[in-house]
Amino acid sequence: MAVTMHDVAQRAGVSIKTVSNVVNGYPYIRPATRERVEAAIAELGYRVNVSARNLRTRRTGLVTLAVPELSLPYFAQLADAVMSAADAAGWTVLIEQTSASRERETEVLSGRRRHLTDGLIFSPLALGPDDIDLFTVDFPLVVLGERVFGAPADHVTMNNVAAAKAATLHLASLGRRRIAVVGAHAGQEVGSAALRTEGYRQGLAEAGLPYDPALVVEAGPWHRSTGAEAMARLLDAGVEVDAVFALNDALALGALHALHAHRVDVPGEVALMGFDDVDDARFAVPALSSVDPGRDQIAQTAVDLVLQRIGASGDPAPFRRVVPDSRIVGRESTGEDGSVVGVQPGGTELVAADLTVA
Amino acid sequence: MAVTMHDVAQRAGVSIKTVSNVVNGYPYIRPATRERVEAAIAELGYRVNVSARNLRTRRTGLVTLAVPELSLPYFAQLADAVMSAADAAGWTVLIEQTSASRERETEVLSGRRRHLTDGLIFSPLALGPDDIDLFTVDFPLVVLGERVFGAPADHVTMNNVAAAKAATLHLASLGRRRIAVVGAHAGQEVGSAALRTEGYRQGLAEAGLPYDPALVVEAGPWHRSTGAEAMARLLDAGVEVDAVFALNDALALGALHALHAHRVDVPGEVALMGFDDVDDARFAVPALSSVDPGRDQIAQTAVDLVLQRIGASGDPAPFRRVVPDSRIVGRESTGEDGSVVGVQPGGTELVAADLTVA
DNA sequence: TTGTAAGCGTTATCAT
DNA sequence: ATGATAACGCTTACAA
Repeated sequence: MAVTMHDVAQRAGVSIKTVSNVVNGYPYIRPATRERVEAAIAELGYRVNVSARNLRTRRTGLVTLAVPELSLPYFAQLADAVMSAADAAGWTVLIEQTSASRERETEVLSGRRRHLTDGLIFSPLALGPDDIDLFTVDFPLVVLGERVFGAPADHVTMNNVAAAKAATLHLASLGRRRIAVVGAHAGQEVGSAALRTEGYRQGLAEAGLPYDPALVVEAGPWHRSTGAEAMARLLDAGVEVDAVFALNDALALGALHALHAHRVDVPGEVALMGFDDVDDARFAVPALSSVDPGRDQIAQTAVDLVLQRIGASGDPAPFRRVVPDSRIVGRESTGEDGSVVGVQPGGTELVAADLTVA
Repeated sequence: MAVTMHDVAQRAGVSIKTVSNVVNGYPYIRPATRERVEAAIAELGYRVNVSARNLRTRRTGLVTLAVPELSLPYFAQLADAVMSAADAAGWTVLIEQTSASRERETEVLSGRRRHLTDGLIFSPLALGPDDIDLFTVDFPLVVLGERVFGAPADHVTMNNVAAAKAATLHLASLGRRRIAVVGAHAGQEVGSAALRTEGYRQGLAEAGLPYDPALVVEAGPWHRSTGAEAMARLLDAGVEVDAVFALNDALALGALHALHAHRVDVPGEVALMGFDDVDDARFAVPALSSVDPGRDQIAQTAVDLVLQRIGASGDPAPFRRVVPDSRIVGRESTGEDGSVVGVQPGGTELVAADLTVA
C-alpha cells in the first residue's frame, strides 16, 4: 500500500492539511513544522497521488499536442520545442499522432482521449475550412498551421506569403533569373502550398521577373522522394533554371539529390532554397539554405496561449492570431555562409471573443 | 458543472452502479436498461471523469516512453511504432525526452513524472552498466537498447553482433574485399558501436578477409555530418575501399553525400550499407541498403511486456530478454532491388525472478 | 440483473 | 499557523 498524506501527517504529528500545505509550497508555515513534515516525507518516501489531486483540482497538468506524424522531421522538432516550452512552465505534453486522417483528427477534438488533458495544441492537415464547426469546442484550443483560419480559437501560424516572397526575392538578389518552384499543388486554394506559391509569384513580380508556368513544378506529398522526382522531371524537360525554391526542406533535400545525380553544381549552376529549416538542412552537403518560419517561437507561443486559456477563469478573452518572425538563412546551397540574410516580422492580431472557456 | 454518472443515473431512472456497468461494458445488463442509459448518456453528453476513475482503480492507462530525442529519426519512428502498438491495446503513451543527459535519464526513473503513468519503456543512452542500481525499481519497466544489460527488468534489444556480422558477410558475398566500417568508438566496450564493430570483425573473419585498422573509421556522435566527415577522411587518406558498412543510417547518409562529393559511384565503385532502416534510407538516392533491426517488433514486444507486468498481480514472473529477428534489406546502394536478402533470427531468454512488481 | 454504500487520496472551506 | 471535515466522481464489495 502506498504512503498517503495521512501517514505523513501521523508521523510528523500534524494534520493532513499541514502536509498538503507543505507539499504545495504554502508559505505560512512555521519552519519547525515544515521541517518535521519534510523529514516525515523523506523517511516514508511519500509521493503525492496525482490522480487524487487531479480529481480534486479538476486539472491534469497535461496538454495534448496533436500532429500528423512524428517521423516527419518538422513535426518531430516542433514536438521537441513544445515539450521544452511546456516543461519550463511545469506542464507535461501528451503527443497524439493523427496520420493526417480525417477520422483521427476528428477524434482529437472530441474522442476518448480528449478528457485526458486540460488543453490541446492541434496542427490539422486533413481537416480544412469546411470543418470549422468541429473546431468550436469548449476547452482551451490552439490551432497551428494554415489549414483552418477563422476558427473560434487561438491560432499560431507562419508568415507563409511574406516569407516565400522574401525567399524568392533573395534568390533574385543573388542574380538568379530563372527561379523554379517545387512542390506546387495546382487548384488548391488553402494550405501551405497555395500560400507559399503565392509568395513566390509576388516575389517574382517585385523582382521584375516574368512568371513562367514551366518553372512551377507539382509535387504531391512533400517528401524527399517526390522532391527528387519533381527536380528530375524539370531537368529532363530541359527547362533553363538557375535557382530552385522548394516549398519545404524534404522537397529541397530530394531536389538536391536529383541535382547531384544530374551532375548539376549547387550553387554554381543552380541555387537551392528550402523551407522549414529542419536540422537536416544544416547537415546537408552542400548545407541547405532555408526559411526558418520561427518554429521555436511557434512552439513557445502555442504553449503560452493554451496555458493562458487554461488559467483564465470565465473572462472570454479575444482570440489571438499570432505570426512569429521568419528568417531566411543563407547557407552553401545559395553560396552563403549560414547567416540570417533576411527577417520578415510577424505580429499579433485580436480576433473575437465569442467563446467562454469553461 | 460537468455531467456526472449521478446525473445520467437520475435521467435514466437507474442507479449509478448500472451506469458504471454500461460505461464499462459489463455484459449482464438487460438490453432495455442499457438502451435507456445510453440514451441518457447521449442526451446529457456525459463523459467519464478520468481522474476519478484513476483514483479509484489505481491505474492511469498511460505508459511512458523515454527516448533521447524525437528529432533522431530512429527514435521518432520507434515512438510512432510504440504508440501504435499501445493504441491497439487501448493504452496511451506519454513520451519523455532525455536529451541523453544523465540527469534527465535519472529523473525518468524516479522523478516527478514517474507517478503519472503505470509503466515505463526506457531507452537509456547516458546511463550505463555502472548505474544498474537505478534500474532496480518497483514499477513495471522495460529497458531498450544496449547500454544496460542485466538490470532486474524486462529487456528488448537488437541482434547487434549477429546482424552486423551478417551485413559484413553480405557485402563480402557481393564480391567486396575492402570493406570499411564507419562509426567505431575506440575503447568503448559497451553500447551499439562496440557490438556492431565486433560483428563486423566476426564477419570479416568468417569471410576470410583480413582485418585492416585503416578501414576502421571513428565517428563520435552518429550523425549525418560526422558520417560525411569520416567518409571524406577515409577517401582523402587514399585507402583502397570497395564497400562501407556504416553503423547507423545517419552515418550512412552522410557517407553517401561525401561519396557523391568525391564523385565515387555507388554502388559501382563502393557499395554502402547502413543500420536501422529508417524511412530516409528508402528515399535516399541511391536507395540505401540497411539492416532492419526489427523496430516494429521491438516496439510491439516492449508494449506487450510492460502491459503484462502492469497486469500481473503479485506473481514475480521471470525477467525476459527478447531479441527480435533482424533483416538485411538490399537496395540500390549495394546493387540490389529492395528485397530482404538475409534474416538473423532473434529469440527470448528468461533471466530471473527477483522482483515483485507491485 | 440492479441498488446501496464505502472508500480511493487529495484539496478547500471554515474554524480556531 | 494549523486542524476537522466535507467534497471531487468513480468503482466495487455486498446485498437484494
